[in-house]
Amino acid sequence: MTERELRLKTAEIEKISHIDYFNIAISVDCVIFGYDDKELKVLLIKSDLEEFAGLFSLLGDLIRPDEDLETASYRILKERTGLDDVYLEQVQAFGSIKRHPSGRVITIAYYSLIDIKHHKMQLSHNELNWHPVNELKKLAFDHKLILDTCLLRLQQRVLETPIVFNLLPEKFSLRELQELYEAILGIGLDRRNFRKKISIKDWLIDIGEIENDVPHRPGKLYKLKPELKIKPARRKLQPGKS
Amino acid sequence: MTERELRLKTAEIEKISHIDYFNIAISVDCVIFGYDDKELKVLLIKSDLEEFAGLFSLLGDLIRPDEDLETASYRILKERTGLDDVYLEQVQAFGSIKRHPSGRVITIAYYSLIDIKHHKMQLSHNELNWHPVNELKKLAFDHKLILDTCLLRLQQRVLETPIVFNLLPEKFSLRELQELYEAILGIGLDRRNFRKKISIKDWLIDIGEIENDVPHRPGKLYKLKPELKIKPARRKLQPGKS
DNA sequence: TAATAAATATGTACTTACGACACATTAATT
DNA sequence: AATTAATGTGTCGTAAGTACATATTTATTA
Repeated sequence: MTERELRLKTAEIEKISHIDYFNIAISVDCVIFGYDDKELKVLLIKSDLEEFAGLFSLLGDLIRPDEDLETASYRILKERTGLDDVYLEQVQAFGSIKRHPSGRVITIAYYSLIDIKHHKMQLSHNELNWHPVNELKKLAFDHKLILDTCLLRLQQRVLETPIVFNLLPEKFSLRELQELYEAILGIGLDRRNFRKKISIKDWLIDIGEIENDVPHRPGKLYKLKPELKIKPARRKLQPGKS
Repeated sequence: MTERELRLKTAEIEKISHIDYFNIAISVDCVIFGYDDKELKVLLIKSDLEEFAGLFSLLGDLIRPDEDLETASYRILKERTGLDDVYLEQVQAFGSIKRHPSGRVITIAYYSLIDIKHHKMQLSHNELNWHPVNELKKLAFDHKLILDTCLLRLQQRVLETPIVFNLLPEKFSLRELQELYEAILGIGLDRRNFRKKISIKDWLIDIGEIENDVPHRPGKLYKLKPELKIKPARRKLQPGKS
Protein backbone atom coordinates (compact mmCIF):
# COMPACT_ATOMS: atom_id res chain seq x y z
CA MET A 1 0.00 0.00 0.00
CA THR A 2 1.29 3.45 -0.80
CA GLU A 3 1.36 6.17 1.81
CA ARG A 4 -1.47 7.92 0.02
CA GLU A 5 -3.56 4.80 0.13
CA LEU A 6 -2.79 4.34 3.79
CA ARG A 7 -3.90 7.88 4.57
CA LEU A 8 -7.11 7.33 2.72
CA LYS A 9 -7.71 4.06 4.44
CA THR A 10 -7.03 5.48 7.86
CA ALA A 11 -9.38 8.36 7.29
CA GLU A 12 -11.96 5.99 6.00
CA ILE A 13 -11.73 3.65 8.95
CA GLU A 14 -11.89 6.45 11.45
CA LYS A 15 -14.92 7.87 9.81
CA ILE A 16 -17.08 4.87 9.34
CA SER A 17 -15.67 1.90 11.15
CA HIS A 18 -18.33 1.32 13.73
CA ILE A 19 -21.12 2.87 11.81
CA ASP A 20 -20.65 0.91 8.70
CA TYR A 21 -17.82 -1.51 8.26
CA PHE A 22 -18.70 -3.60 11.23
CA ASN A 23 -22.35 -3.25 10.68
CA ILE A 24 -22.47 -6.17 8.32
CA ALA A 25 -23.89 -9.25 9.95
CA ILE A 26 -22.80 -12.72 8.94
CA SER A 27 -25.00 -15.74 9.05
CA VAL A 28 -24.99 -19.37 8.05
CA ASP A 29 -27.92 -20.90 6.19
CA CYS A 30 -28.35 -24.66 5.98
CA VAL A 31 -30.10 -26.44 3.17
CA ILE A 32 -30.98 -29.62 4.99
CA PHE A 33 -31.86 -32.30 2.50
CA GLY A 34 -33.77 -35.43 3.38
CA TYR A 35 -35.26 -38.27 1.39
CA ASP A 36 -38.62 -39.84 2.02
CA ASP A 37 -41.50 -41.23 0.02
CA LYS A 38 -39.33 -41.27 -3.11
CA GLU A 39 -38.92 -37.52 -2.95
CA LEU A 40 -36.04 -35.24 -2.13
CA LYS A 41 -37.09 -32.91 0.65
CA VAL A 42 -35.74 -29.90 2.42
CA LEU A 43 -36.30 -28.80 5.98
CA LEU A 44 -37.92 -25.36 6.22
CA ILE A 45 -39.39 -23.13 8.86
CA LYS A 46 -42.08 -20.49 8.65
CA SER A 47 -40.46 -17.10 8.32
CA ASP A 48 -41.00 -14.87 11.30
CA LEU A 49 -40.55 -11.65 9.38
CA GLU A 50 -43.52 -9.58 8.38
CA GLU A 51 -42.06 -8.99 4.95
CA PHE A 52 -42.17 -12.69 4.28
CA ALA A 53 -45.44 -13.58 5.96
CA GLY A 54 -46.58 -16.97 4.82
CA LEU A 55 -43.29 -17.90 3.24
CA PHE A 56 -40.85 -20.52 4.40
CA SER A 57 -37.17 -20.05 4.92
CA LEU A 58 -34.03 -22.08 5.38
CA LEU A 59 -32.60 -22.71 8.79
CA GLY A 60 -29.93 -20.26 9.68
CA ASP A 61 -28.45 -18.14 12.38
CA LEU A 62 -25.89 -15.46 12.91
CA ILE A 63 -22.35 -16.68 13.34
CA ARG A 64 -20.94 -16.16 16.77
CA PRO A 65 -17.56 -14.50 17.06
CA ASP A 66 -16.09 -17.54 18.76
CA GLU A 67 -17.20 -20.24 16.38
CA ASP A 68 -16.00 -21.43 12.99
CA LEU A 69 -18.32 -21.46 10.02
CA GLU A 70 -18.70 -25.22 10.19
CA THR A 71 -19.25 -25.10 13.91
CA ALA A 72 -22.10 -22.69 13.38
CA SER A 73 -23.64 -25.01 10.81
CA TYR A 74 -23.32 -28.02 13.08
CA ARG A 75 -24.88 -26.02 15.88
CA ILE A 76 -27.89 -25.19 13.76
CA LEU A 77 -28.27 -28.78 12.71
CA LYS A 78 -27.99 -30.02 16.24
CA GLU A 79 -30.44 -27.47 17.56
CA ARG A 80 -32.99 -28.15 14.86
CA THR A 81 -32.75 -31.87 14.26
CA GLY A 82 -30.93 -33.29 17.26
CA LEU A 83 -28.37 -34.85 14.95
CA ASP A 84 -24.68 -34.16 15.23
CA ASP A 85 -23.21 -36.71 12.88
CA VAL A 86 -24.23 -35.41 9.52
CA TYR A 87 -22.71 -34.72 6.17
CA LEU A 88 -22.12 -31.03 5.64
CA GLU A 89 -20.59 -29.11 2.78
CA GLN A 90 -20.10 -25.44 2.22
CA VAL A 91 -21.39 -24.16 -1.09
CA GLN A 92 -20.81 -20.45 -1.29
CA ALA A 93 -21.55 -17.05 0.17
CA PHE A 94 -24.49 -14.90 -0.79
CA GLY A 95 -24.16 -11.22 -0.15
CA SER A 96 -26.40 -9.01 -2.23
CA ILE A 97 -26.88 -5.70 -0.55
CA LYS A 98 -30.62 -5.95 -0.25
CA ARG A 99 -31.04 -9.64 0.40
CA HIS A 100 -32.17 -9.09 3.98
CA PRO A 101 -34.85 -6.50 4.72
CA SER A 102 -33.52 -5.62 8.17
CA GLY A 103 -30.04 -4.69 7.08
CA ARG A 104 -26.89 -5.94 5.52
CA VAL A 105 -26.46 -9.65 6.13
CA ILE A 106 -24.01 -11.78 4.24
CA THR A 107 -24.76 -15.47 4.52
CA ILE A 108 -22.71 -18.56 3.89
CA ALA A 109 -24.69 -21.48 2.54
CA TYR A 110 -24.17 -25.10 3.53
CA TYR A 111 -26.09 -28.14 2.53
CA SER A 112 -26.39 -31.26 4.59
CA LEU A 113 -27.75 -34.72 4.02
CA ILE A 114 -29.90 -36.43 6.61
CA ASP A 115 -31.68 -39.74 6.98
CA ILE A 116 -35.18 -38.54 7.83
CA LYS A 117 -36.01 -41.84 9.50
CA HIS A 118 -32.96 -41.80 11.75
CA HIS A 119 -34.02 -42.83 15.22
CA LYS A 120 -32.29 -39.93 16.92
CA MET A 121 -33.80 -37.27 14.77
CA GLN A 122 -36.26 -34.97 16.40
CA LEU A 123 -37.42 -31.67 14.99
CA SER A 124 -37.07 -28.78 17.39
CA HIS A 125 -40.67 -27.58 17.03
CA ASN A 126 -43.77 -27.98 14.99
CA GLU A 127 -43.39 -25.15 12.53
CA LEU A 128 -40.43 -27.03 11.17
CA ASN A 129 -41.36 -29.27 8.27
CA TRP A 130 -40.04 -31.27 5.38
CA HIS A 131 -41.03 -29.94 1.96
CA PRO A 132 -40.61 -31.67 -1.39
CA VAL A 133 -37.91 -29.78 -3.25
CA ASN A 134 -39.78 -30.00 -6.54
CA GLU A 135 -42.86 -28.28 -5.26
CA LEU A 136 -41.22 -25.18 -3.88
CA LYS A 137 -41.75 -21.98 -5.79
CA LYS A 138 -41.00 -19.09 -3.52
CA LEU A 139 -39.07 -18.82 -0.29
CA ALA A 140 -38.23 -15.96 2.03
CA PHE A 141 -35.14 -13.83 1.38
CA ASP A 142 -33.05 -15.20 -1.48
CA HIS A 143 -33.46 -18.69 -0.11
CA LYS A 144 -34.85 -20.11 -3.32
CA LEU A 145 -31.66 -19.09 -5.06
CA ILE A 146 -29.61 -20.61 -2.29
CA LEU A 147 -31.61 -23.81 -2.43
CA ASP A 148 -31.24 -24.09 -6.19
CA THR A 149 -27.52 -23.48 -5.97
CA CYS A 150 -27.13 -26.14 -3.30
CA LEU A 151 -29.22 -28.62 -5.24
CA LEU A 152 -27.06 -28.07 -8.30
CA ARG A 153 -23.96 -28.72 -6.21
CA LEU A 154 -25.51 -31.86 -4.78
CA GLN A 155 -26.36 -33.12 -8.25
CA GLN A 156 -22.76 -32.67 -9.32
CA ARG A 157 -21.37 -34.36 -6.23
CA VAL A 158 -23.49 -37.50 -6.18
CA LEU A 159 -22.06 -38.66 -9.47
CA GLU A 160 -18.50 -38.59 -8.22
CA THR A 161 -18.51 -39.28 -4.55
CA PRO A 162 -20.44 -41.60 -2.21
CA ILE A 163 -22.46 -39.07 -0.26
CA VAL A 164 -26.03 -40.07 -1.08
CA PHE A 165 -25.86 -42.82 1.51
CA ASN A 166 -26.24 -40.17 4.16
CA LEU A 167 -29.83 -39.86 2.97
CA LEU A 168 -30.56 -43.56 3.34
CA PRO A 169 -30.82 -45.92 6.29
CA GLU A 170 -27.91 -48.25 6.94
CA LYS A 171 -29.39 -51.04 4.84
CA PHE A 172 -31.01 -50.45 1.49
CA SER A 173 -31.85 -52.20 -1.74
CA LEU A 174 -30.57 -51.25 -5.16
CA ARG A 175 -34.05 -50.18 -6.13
CA GLU A 176 -34.18 -47.75 -3.24
CA LEU A 177 -30.77 -46.41 -4.19
CA GLN A 178 -31.83 -45.92 -7.79
CA GLU A 179 -35.03 -44.16 -6.76
CA LEU A 180 -32.94 -41.83 -4.63
CA TYR A 181 -30.65 -40.97 -7.52
CA GLU A 182 -33.67 -40.36 -9.70
CA ALA A 183 -35.16 -38.04 -7.10
CA ILE A 184 -31.95 -36.05 -6.76
CA LEU A 185 -31.19 -35.82 -10.46
CA GLY A 186 -34.79 -35.37 -11.50
CA ILE A 187 -34.51 -37.94 -14.30
CA GLY A 188 -35.33 -41.58 -14.85
CA LEU A 189 -32.51 -44.09 -15.03
CA ASP A 190 -32.22 -47.44 -16.78
CA ARG A 191 -32.15 -50.10 -14.09
CA ARG A 192 -29.57 -52.32 -15.78
CA ASN A 193 -27.17 -49.52 -16.60
CA PHE A 194 -27.60 -48.00 -13.17
CA ARG A 195 -26.65 -51.26 -11.49
CA LYS A 196 -23.66 -51.67 -13.75
CA LYS A 197 -22.47 -48.17 -12.94
CA ILE A 198 -22.87 -48.66 -9.19
CA SER A 199 -21.22 -52.05 -9.42
CA ILE A 200 -18.15 -50.55 -11.10
CA LYS A 201 -17.80 -47.93 -8.39
CA ASP A 202 -17.38 -50.71 -5.86
CA TRP A 203 -19.00 -48.76 -3.06
CA LEU A 204 -21.33 -51.43 -1.66
CA ILE A 205 -21.29 -54.61 0.37
CA ASP A 206 -23.91 -57.30 -0.09
CA ILE A 207 -24.87 -58.00 3.51
CA GLY A 208 -26.66 -61.26 2.69
CA GLU A 209 -30.09 -60.08 3.73
CA ILE A 210 -33.18 -59.29 1.73
CA GLU A 211 -36.03 -56.83 2.01
CA ASN A 212 -38.90 -58.08 4.14
CA ASP A 213 -41.56 -55.43 3.86
CA VAL A 214 -42.28 -55.31 0.16
CA PRO A 215 -45.36 -56.75 -1.59
CA HIS A 216 -43.28 -58.41 -4.28
CA ARG A 217 -40.08 -60.29 -4.75
CA PRO A 218 -37.66 -58.80 -2.20
CA GLY A 219 -34.33 -57.45 -3.34
CA LYS A 220 -30.96 -57.96 -1.75
CA LEU A 221 -29.88 -55.47 0.88
CA TYR A 222 -26.60 -53.63 0.74
CA LYS A 223 -24.67 -51.20 2.87
CA LEU A 224 -21.93 -48.71 2.08
CA LYS A 225 -18.41 -49.99 2.62
CA PRO A 226 -17.44 -48.68 6.06
CA GLU A 227 -14.21 -47.11 4.85
CA LEU A 228 -16.19 -44.91 2.47
CA LYS A 229 -18.40 -43.40 5.11
CA ILE A 230 -17.68 -39.72 5.24
CA LYS A 231 -17.05 -38.94 8.81
CA PRO A 232 -17.80 -35.32 9.49
CA ALA A 233 -15.32 -33.78 11.86
CA ARG A 234 -17.67 -33.86 14.78
CA ARG A 235 -17.59 -30.37 16.17
CA LYS A 236 -17.78 -29.65 19.81
CA LEU A 237 -20.74 -27.48 20.52
CA GLN A 238 -20.74 -24.62 22.94
CA PRO A 239 -21.13 -25.78 26.53
CA GLY A 240 -24.55 -24.98 27.88
CA LYS A 241 -26.12 -25.47 24.51
CA SER A 242 -28.01 -28.66 23.89
CA MET B 1 2.47 11.33 10.02
CA THR B 2 5.08 8.90 8.77
CA GLU B 3 4.10 5.84 6.84
CA ARG B 4 5.04 3.67 9.78
CA GLU B 5 2.86 5.66 12.13
CA LEU B 6 0.05 5.38 9.68
CA ARG B 7 0.44 1.64 9.52
CA LEU B 8 0.38 1.34 13.28
CA LYS B 9 -2.62 3.55 13.57
CA THR B 10 -4.47 1.58 10.96
CA ALA B 11 -3.70 -1.66 12.72
CA GLU B 12 -4.75 -0.18 16.03
CA ILE B 13 -8.06 1.02 14.77
CA GLU B 14 -8.73 -2.30 13.15
CA LYS B 15 -7.88 -4.12 16.35
CA ILE B 16 -10.07 -2.02 18.57
CA SER B 17 -12.94 -2.35 16.19
CA HIS B 18 -12.72 -6.10 16.42
CA ILE B 19 -13.05 -6.40 20.16
CA ASP B 20 -16.79 -5.97 20.26
CA TYR B 21 -18.41 -9.29 20.82
CA PHE B 22 -20.79 -9.45 17.94
CA ASN B 23 -18.62 -7.68 15.43
CA ILE B 24 -17.09 -9.85 12.81
CA ALA B 25 -15.36 -8.23 9.88
CA ILE B 26 -15.83 -9.57 6.41
CA SER B 27 -13.44 -9.29 3.54
CA VAL B 28 -12.88 -10.44 0.01
CA ASP B 29 -9.62 -12.02 -1.11
CA CYS B 30 -8.77 -12.35 -4.78
CA VAL B 31 -6.55 -15.02 -6.22
CA ILE B 32 -5.54 -13.27 -9.41
CA PHE B 33 -4.13 -15.78 -11.84
CA GLY B 34 -2.02 -14.82 -14.80
CA TYR B 35 -0.04 -16.76 -17.38
CA ASP B 36 3.38 -15.84 -18.63
CA ASP B 37 6.58 -17.55 -19.63
CA LYS B 38 4.78 -20.91 -19.70
CA GLU B 39 3.97 -20.62 -16.01
CA LEU B 40 0.78 -20.03 -14.09
CA LYS B 41 1.30 -17.04 -11.83
CA VAL B 42 -0.54 -15.30 -9.07
CA LEU B 43 -0.48 -11.66 -8.11
CA LEU B 44 0.72 -11.08 -4.54
CA ILE B 45 1.65 -8.20 -2.32
CA LYS B 46 4.04 -7.99 0.60
CA SER B 47 2.11 -8.36 3.80
CA ASP B 48 2.03 -5.21 5.90
CA LEU B 49 1.44 -7.02 9.15
CA GLU B 50 4.30 -7.58 11.56
CA GLU B 51 3.15 -11.12 12.22
CA PHE B 52 3.75 -11.96 8.60
CA ALA B 53 6.88 -9.94 7.95
CA GLY B 54 8.53 -11.09 4.77
CA LEU B 55 5.55 -13.08 3.61
CA PHE B 56 3.31 -12.34 0.67
CA SER B 57 -0.44 -12.22 0.73
CA LEU B 58 -3.37 -12.20 -1.64
CA LEU B 59 -5.07 -8.99 -2.58
CA GLY B 60 -8.07 -8.30 -0.48
CA ASP B 61 -10.02 -5.70 1.34
CA LEU B 62 -12.91 -5.33 3.69
CA ILE B 63 -16.30 -5.34 2.08
CA ARG B 64 -18.10 -2.04 2.23
CA PRO B 65 -21.62 -2.04 3.53
CA ASP B 66 -22.95 -0.68 0.28
CA GLU B 67 -21.34 -3.06 -2.16
CA ASP B 68 -22.05 -6.60 -3.25
CA LEU B 69 -19.46 -9.29 -2.88
CA GLU B 70 -18.69 -9.25 -6.57
CA THR B 71 -18.55 -5.51 -6.61
CA ALA B 72 -15.92 -5.61 -3.90
CA SER B 73 -13.88 -8.10 -5.91
CA TYR B 74 -14.12 -6.01 -9.04
CA ARG B 75 -13.10 -2.97 -7.08
CA ILE B 76 -9.98 -4.71 -5.81
CA LEU B 77 -9.12 -5.88 -9.29
CA LYS B 78 -9.65 -2.44 -10.75
CA GLU B 79 -7.62 -0.76 -8.03
CA ARG B 80 -4.74 -3.21 -8.31
CA THR B 81 -4.53 -3.98 -12.00
CA GLY B 82 -6.49 -1.25 -13.75
CA LEU B 83 -8.63 -3.89 -15.44
CA ASP B 84 -12.38 -3.99 -15.13
CA ASP B 85 -13.32 -6.59 -17.67
CA VAL B 86 -12.09 -9.76 -16.09
CA TYR B 87 -13.33 -13.23 -15.35
CA LEU B 88 -14.23 -13.66 -11.72
CA GLU B 89 -15.63 -16.60 -9.81
CA GLN B 90 -16.45 -17.04 -6.17
CA VAL B 91 -14.94 -20.12 -4.61
CA GLN B 92 -15.91 -20.25 -0.97
CA ALA B 93 -15.71 -18.55 2.37
CA PHE B 94 -12.92 -19.07 4.87
CA GLY B 95 -13.72 -18.31 8.45
CA SER B 96 -11.51 -20.03 10.98
CA ILE B 97 -11.58 -18.17 14.23
CA LYS B 98 -7.90 -17.44 14.32
CA ARG B 99 -7.15 -16.92 10.67
CA HIS B 100 -6.50 -13.21 11.14
CA PRO B 101 -4.19 -12.05 13.95
CA SER B 102 -5.99 -8.75 14.51
CA GLY B 103 -9.40 -10.24 15.12
CA ARG B 104 -12.21 -12.17 13.63
CA VAL B 105 -12.30 -11.75 9.89
CA ILE B 106 -14.28 -14.00 7.61
CA THR B 107 -13.16 -13.80 4.03
CA ILE B 108 -14.78 -14.79 0.78
CA ALA B 109 -12.37 -16.03 -1.83
CA TYR B 110 -12.60 -15.26 -5.51
CA TYR B 111 -10.26 -16.17 -8.29
CA SER B 112 -9.86 -14.25 -11.48
CA LEU B 113 -8.09 -14.82 -14.74
CA ILE B 114 -6.07 -12.09 -16.38
CA ASP B 115 -4.01 -11.68 -19.51
CA ILE B 116 -0.76 -10.39 -18.02
CA LYS B 117 0.24 -8.80 -21.30
CA HIS B 118 -3.01 -6.90 -21.70
CA HIS B 119 -2.22 -3.40 -22.82
CA LYS B 120 -4.41 -1.74 -20.22
CA MET B 121 -3.00 -3.61 -17.27
CA GLN B 122 -0.99 -1.59 -14.85
CA LEU B 123 -0.02 -2.73 -11.37
CA SER B 124 -0.92 -0.25 -8.68
CA HIS B 125 2.56 -0.17 -7.16
CA ASN B 126 5.88 -1.89 -7.08
CA GLU B 127 5.41 -4.18 -4.13
CA LEU B 128 2.86 -5.98 -6.22
CA ASN B 129 4.32 -8.85 -8.19
CA TRP B 130 3.54 -11.96 -10.16
CA HIS B 131 4.74 -15.18 -8.54
CA PRO B 132 4.86 -18.63 -10.13
CA VAL B 133 2.19 -20.68 -8.40
CA ASN B 134 4.41 -23.74 -8.26
CA GLU B 135 7.15 -22.06 -6.30
CA LEU B 136 5.04 -20.73 -3.46
CA LYS B 137 5.43 -22.41 -0.12
CA LYS B 138 4.13 -20.12 2.55
CA LEU B 139 1.86 -17.13 2.45
CA ALA B 140 0.47 -14.77 5.07
CA PHE B 141 -2.76 -15.67 6.91
CA ASP B 142 -4.36 -18.82 5.49
CA HIS B 143 -3.72 -17.55 2.01
CA LYS B 144 -1.84 -20.64 0.93
CA LEU B 145 -4.92 -22.70 1.71
CA ILE B 146 -7.09 -20.24 -0.17
CA LEU B 147 -4.75 -20.29 -3.14
CA ASP B 148 -4.69 -24.09 -3.24
CA THR B 149 -8.46 -24.26 -3.04
CA CYS B 150 -8.84 -21.78 -5.86
CA LEU B 151 -6.30 -23.57 -8.00
CA LEU B 152 -8.18 -26.83 -7.52
CA ARG B 153 -11.39 -25.15 -8.58
CA LEU B 154 -9.67 -23.68 -11.61
CA GLN B 155 -8.33 -27.10 -12.58
CA GLN B 156 -11.83 -28.52 -12.44
CA ARG B 157 -13.36 -25.68 -14.42
CA VAL B 158 -10.94 -25.52 -17.33
CA LEU B 159 -11.89 -29.01 -18.43
CA GLU B 160 -15.56 -28.17 -18.78
CA THR B 161 -15.86 -24.55 -19.65
CA PRO B 162 -13.98 -22.12 -21.92
CA ILE B 163 -12.45 -19.85 -19.32
CA VAL B 164 -8.72 -20.31 -19.93
CA PHE B 165 -8.89 -17.90 -22.81
CA ASN B 166 -9.06 -15.09 -20.30
CA LEU B 167 -5.42 -15.86 -19.58
CA LEU B 168 -4.35 -15.58 -23.21
CA PRO B 169 -4.16 -12.74 -25.70
CA GLU B 170 -6.87 -12.52 -28.33
CA LYS B 171 -4.92 -14.57 -30.85
CA PHE B 172 -3.01 -17.70 -29.91
CA SER B 173 -1.68 -20.91 -31.39
CA LEU B 174 -2.71 -24.39 -30.35
CA ARG B 175 0.75 -24.90 -28.91
CA GLU B 176 0.34 -21.91 -26.65
CA LEU B 177 -3.07 -23.16 -25.58
CA GLN B 178 -1.69 -26.59 -24.79
CA GLU B 179 1.18 -25.14 -22.79
CA LEU B 180 -1.34 -23.14 -20.80
CA TYR B 181 -3.39 -26.23 -19.99
CA GLU B 182 -0.22 -28.04 -18.97
CA ALA B 183 0.74 -25.18 -16.68
CA ILE B 184 -2.68 -25.11 -15.03
CA LEU B 185 -3.06 -28.86 -14.66
CA GLY B 186 0.58 -29.46 -13.80
CA ILE B 187 0.87 -32.36 -16.21
CA GLY B 188 2.12 -33.00 -19.72
CA LEU B 189 -0.40 -33.61 -22.49
CA ASP B 190 -0.17 -35.52 -25.73
CA ARG B 191 -0.30 -33.01 -28.57
CA ARG B 192 -2.46 -35.11 -30.87
CA ASN B 193 -5.01 -36.05 -28.22
CA PHE B 194 -5.11 -32.51 -26.93
CA ARG B 195 -5.90 -31.11 -30.35
CA LYS B 196 -8.57 -33.72 -30.89
CA LYS B 197 -10.21 -32.83 -27.59
CA ILE B 198 -10.15 -29.11 -28.28
CA SER B 199 -11.42 -29.68 -31.77
CA ILE B 200 -14.44 -31.61 -30.47
CA LYS B 201 -15.33 -28.84 -28.06
CA ASP B 202 -15.73 -26.50 -31.02
CA TRP B 203 -14.61 -23.45 -29.10
CA LEU B 204 -12.19 -21.92 -31.60
CA ILE B 205 -12.13 -20.06 -34.89
CA ASP B 206 -9.22 -20.35 -37.29
CA ILE B 207 -8.57 -16.70 -38.11
CA GLY B 208 -6.42 -17.47 -41.13
CA GLU B 209 -3.23 -16.03 -39.69
CA ILE B 210 -0.03 -17.65 -38.51
CA GLU B 211 2.51 -16.95 -35.84
CA ASN B 212 5.25 -14.59 -36.96
CA ASP B 213 7.66 -14.45 -34.07
CA VAL B 214 8.74 -18.05 -33.68
CA PRO B 215 12.09 -19.51 -34.79
CA HIS B 216 10.49 -22.49 -36.47
CA ARG B 217 7.51 -23.40 -38.58
CA PRO B 218 4.74 -21.04 -37.44
CA GLY B 219 1.44 -22.44 -36.29
CA LYS B 220 -2.02 -21.27 -37.19
CA LEU B 221 -3.59 -18.65 -34.98
CA TYR B 222 -7.01 -19.07 -33.43
CA LYS B 223 -9.38 -17.05 -31.32
CA LEU B 224 -12.25 -18.01 -29.07
CA LYS B 225 -15.67 -17.92 -30.69
CA PRO B 226 -17.11 -14.54 -29.67
CA GLU B 227 -20.34 -16.03 -28.35
CA LEU B 228 -18.34 -18.08 -25.85
CA LYS B 229 -16.57 -15.14 -24.30
CA ILE B 230 -17.67 -14.92 -20.72
CA LYS B 231 -18.74 -11.39 -20.22
CA PRO B 232 -18.47 -10.50 -16.57
CA ALA B 233 -21.35 -8.36 -15.46
CA ARG B 234 -19.31 -5.23 -15.44
CA ARG B 235 -19.93 -3.75 -12.05
CA LYS B 236 -20.19 -0.10 -11.50
CA LEU B 237 -17.58 1.03 -9.08
CA GLN B 238 -18.28 3.52 -6.37
CA PRO B 239 -18.33 7.05 -7.67
CA GLY B 240 -15.23 8.93 -6.64
CA LYS B 241 -13.17 5.78 -6.68
CA SER B 242 -10.90 5.23 -9.62
C1' DT C 1 -52.48 -76.10 -5.52
C1' DA C 2 -51.59 -73.96 -9.79
C1' DA C 3 -51.59 -69.90 -12.51
C1' DT C 4 -50.59 -65.02 -12.62
C1' DA C 5 -48.41 -60.69 -11.74
C1' DA C 6 -44.63 -57.86 -10.59
C1' DA C 7 -40.27 -56.94 -9.50
C1' DT C 8 -35.35 -58.80 -9.19
C1' DA C 9 -31.18 -60.15 -11.50
C1' DT C 10 -28.23 -60.42 -15.29
C1' DG C 11 -25.89 -60.10 -20.46
C1' DT C 12 -25.11 -58.46 -25.26
C1' DA C 13 -24.41 -55.48 -29.08
C1' DC C 14 -23.61 -50.82 -30.55
C1' DT C 15 -21.72 -46.41 -30.09
C1' DT C 16 -18.78 -43.03 -28.16
C1' DA C 17 -14.86 -41.25 -25.53
C1' DC C 18 -9.93 -41.87 -24.20
C1' DG C 19 -4.97 -42.98 -24.62
C1' DA C 20 -0.89 -44.58 -26.80
C1' DC C 21 1.38 -44.02 -30.78
C1' DA C 22 3.74 -42.73 -36.20
C1' DC C 23 4.33 -40.32 -40.23
C1' DA C 24 4.09 -36.69 -43.61
C1' DT C 25 4.53 -31.49 -44.09
C1' DT C 26 6.28 -26.91 -43.69
C1' DA C 27 9.28 -23.10 -42.72
C1' DA C 28 13.59 -21.45 -40.82
C1' DT C 29 18.35 -22.38 -40.59
C1' DT C 30 22.76 -24.04 -42.12
C1' DA D 1 20.12 -27.98 -51.34
C1' DA D 2 20.24 -30.44 -47.06
C1' DT D 3 19.07 -30.28 -42.25
C1' DT D 4 16.38 -29.32 -38.27
C1' DA D 5 12.42 -28.65 -35.49
C1' DA D 6 7.99 -27.94 -34.93
C1' DT D 7 3.20 -28.23 -37.09
C1' DG D 8 -0.62 -31.02 -38.57
C1' DT D 9 -3.23 -35.13 -39.07
C1' DG D 10 -4.94 -40.51 -38.47
C1' DT D 11 -5.24 -45.29 -36.59
C1' DC D 12 -5.89 -48.78 -33.38
C1' DG D 13 -6.92 -50.90 -29.05
C1' DT D 14 -9.28 -50.26 -24.67
C1' DA D 15 -12.61 -48.51 -21.55
C1' DA D 16 -16.94 -46.46 -20.62
C1' DG D 17 -21.81 -45.35 -21.88
C1' DT D 18 -26.37 -46.52 -23.86
C1' DA D 19 -30.16 -49.12 -25.66
C1' DC D 20 -32.34 -53.15 -25.07
C1' DA D 21 -34.45 -58.68 -23.67
C1' DT D 22 -34.89 -62.71 -21.11
C1' DA D 23 -34.88 -65.73 -17.22
C1' DT D 24 -35.85 -65.96 -12.19
C1' DT D 25 -38.05 -65.37 -7.85
C1' DT D 26 -41.60 -64.17 -4.63
C1' DA D 27 -46.31 -62.71 -3.38
C1' DT D 28 -50.81 -62.82 -4.81
C1' DT D 29 -54.91 -64.59 -6.80
C1' DA D 30 -58.15 -67.90 -8.65
